[in-house]
Amino acid sequence: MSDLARKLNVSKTTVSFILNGKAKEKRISESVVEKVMAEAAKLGYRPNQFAQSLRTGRTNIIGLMVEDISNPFYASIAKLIEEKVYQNGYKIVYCSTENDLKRGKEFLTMFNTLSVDGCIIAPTLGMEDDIRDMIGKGKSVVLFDRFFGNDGSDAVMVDNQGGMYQAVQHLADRGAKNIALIALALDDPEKEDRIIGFKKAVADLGLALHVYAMPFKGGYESYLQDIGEILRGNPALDAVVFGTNYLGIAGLEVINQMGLRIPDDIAMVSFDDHDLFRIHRPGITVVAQPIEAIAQTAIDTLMAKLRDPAQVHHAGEVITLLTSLIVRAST
Amino acid sequence: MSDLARKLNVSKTTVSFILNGKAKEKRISESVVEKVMAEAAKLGYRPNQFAQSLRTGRTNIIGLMVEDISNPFYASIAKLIEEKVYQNGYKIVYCSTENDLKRGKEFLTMFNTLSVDGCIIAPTLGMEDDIRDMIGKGKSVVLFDRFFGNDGSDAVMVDNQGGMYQAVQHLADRGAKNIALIALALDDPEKEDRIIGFKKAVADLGLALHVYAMPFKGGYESYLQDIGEILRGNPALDAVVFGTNYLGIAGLEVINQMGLRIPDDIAMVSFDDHDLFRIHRPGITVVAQPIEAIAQTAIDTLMAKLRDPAQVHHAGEVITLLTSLIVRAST
DNA sequence: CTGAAAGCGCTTACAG
DNA sequence: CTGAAAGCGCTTACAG
Repeated sequence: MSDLARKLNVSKTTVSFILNGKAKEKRISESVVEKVMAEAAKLGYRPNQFAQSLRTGRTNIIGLMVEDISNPFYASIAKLIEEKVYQNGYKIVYCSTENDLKRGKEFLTMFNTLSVDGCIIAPTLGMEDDIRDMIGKGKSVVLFDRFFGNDGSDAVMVDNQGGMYQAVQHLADRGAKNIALIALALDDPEKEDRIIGFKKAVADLGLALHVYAMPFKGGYESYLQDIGEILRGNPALDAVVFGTNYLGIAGLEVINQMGLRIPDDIAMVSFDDHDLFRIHRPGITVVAQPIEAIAQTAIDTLMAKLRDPAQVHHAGEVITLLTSLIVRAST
Repeated sequence: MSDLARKLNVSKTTVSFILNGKAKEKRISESVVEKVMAEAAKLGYRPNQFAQSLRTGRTNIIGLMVEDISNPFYASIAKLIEEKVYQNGYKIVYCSTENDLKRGKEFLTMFNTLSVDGCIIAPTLGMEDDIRDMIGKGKSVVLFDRFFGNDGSDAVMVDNQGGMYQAVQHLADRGAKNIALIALALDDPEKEDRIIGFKKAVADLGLALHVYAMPFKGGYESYLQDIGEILRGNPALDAVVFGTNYLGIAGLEVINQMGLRIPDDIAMVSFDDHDLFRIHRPGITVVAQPIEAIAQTAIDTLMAKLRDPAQVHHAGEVITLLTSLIVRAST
């Protein structure tokens, strides 16, 4: 910038004003604006983002924290968010928590050190306080996938209870009597919406209750084994609902290995759509999350906060999107 | 840092030396080191990365550019790279090119503006010159998935020709006579290794040549349609090889829709493993890429360059990893 | 309408 | 063994 200013015999101030689109506001003459713009273009001038950030405190970086970037659900969201974020002139730094509080906290620290302007977070359990701190420090934060009650943070959620209810209802309509739920419970199972929705539906319909709450485990193999034990130990089950796509995938693999026929021996529904569920013969009925809408809503909410800092401390708004039941041959 | 220095009655210089682990080198007394470290910990001091970057020109940021972060192949690589990068104290900024040169170049500019220390790139066609420029400017760059001949850039590749050859050989061993290849050809098909490997194998085995080179298209739907036309138009085909996972997925969907039985009516192999291919009944034989090794090699190569700047301008080394044929019921 | 100057928070060559 | 000072490349309050 100094070079530019010197070459054109104007001050850095003037150059900076012009380059930042404040020429009008600062009432800089047309002729100066033109020659500065022309020379900047000619020299291919690019502002040093670190100097800018150092000076302004803003970084144009957004942090994205998901459970696992290699999970198609999160990968699809990340792709959509990436797209929209770049359109707004921001960059995105991401990380996978693996549902590990320690990792999650480390990344939060990284976000702070990096001075991200805002972040979109699928939080792990136990991050409540740290996230509240961030918001308190004026960071814009939008949660998705999981949130901590009405504690003031904005969140984009999905109607997990309703989606699960609908799945059970659907299975019951098809004649299922003994429907099992195999779902993740990081927290107290009583607090997991998908489990709550399942129990409510089963109670309303007067069916037997079969809930298997699984802790999060890194390994796919352990899911295979656990699900295998559940299914082998409960031959009376005539339908099973899986609470996440990877449980559904593991479940499908187990069912196939056991030689059970879907849906005759056992009907099946999984949360989250997936190529596998669509293409498998028989196709697997799923409770699909509105991925596009989740990404769009999260970005819109974040951008609104970024544009209007007054919003940062506003009471949190929780937007709940609806799931859709995609019925296929597995039910 | 100034606060720290003032409070302890030492200079910023001393604090900086100590915090950067140069206490020994600068022969700073034990007692000063201790009190500085203690106070820094107490205050929860975190250096401002932007000031550091502004001063040193280093950013500890690595750019990761892939074709599509929501493609499981790239998502898995991204996950592994993410992990290893954080272990080394770097952050990672990523983007998806969609095989679009314009997008790719924009992101390259972004990497430059962001002053990434290095990047790992699955390049699009036409980025050769820009990448050479980056290397020329002293950036550490490692390519993977695709590279541009021996032009001096380091690359981690997979033996695409060999993997494809093996797939054809395997199909021929199982009695296939009319094997089709449906593969992406961004470039001249004559330059695509997977196509070359296929042609070589077919020629060596004296089989008929059926190659369908497809341009990259955003839409899954268009692949469904194109593949449908190919398969319907060539009933004599008894086997088909798909050049990427998403072509394989689309192909499988088409084959199922057409009611063809695998492998009796048509045998099938796809490049890249995928949950779908493993769990589908029948399981789909694949040419699997060594994802873990690709990620590890790319990171190791990049970190070596980052640690030893002398390496940056060294003649490029191309590391070629082997694929593995995972035989399942589709062949 | 335009500019001189301070300062964001660091690192490091230089001096003692 | 330690410190004063320059400077990285910007932005912006202030002055004219």
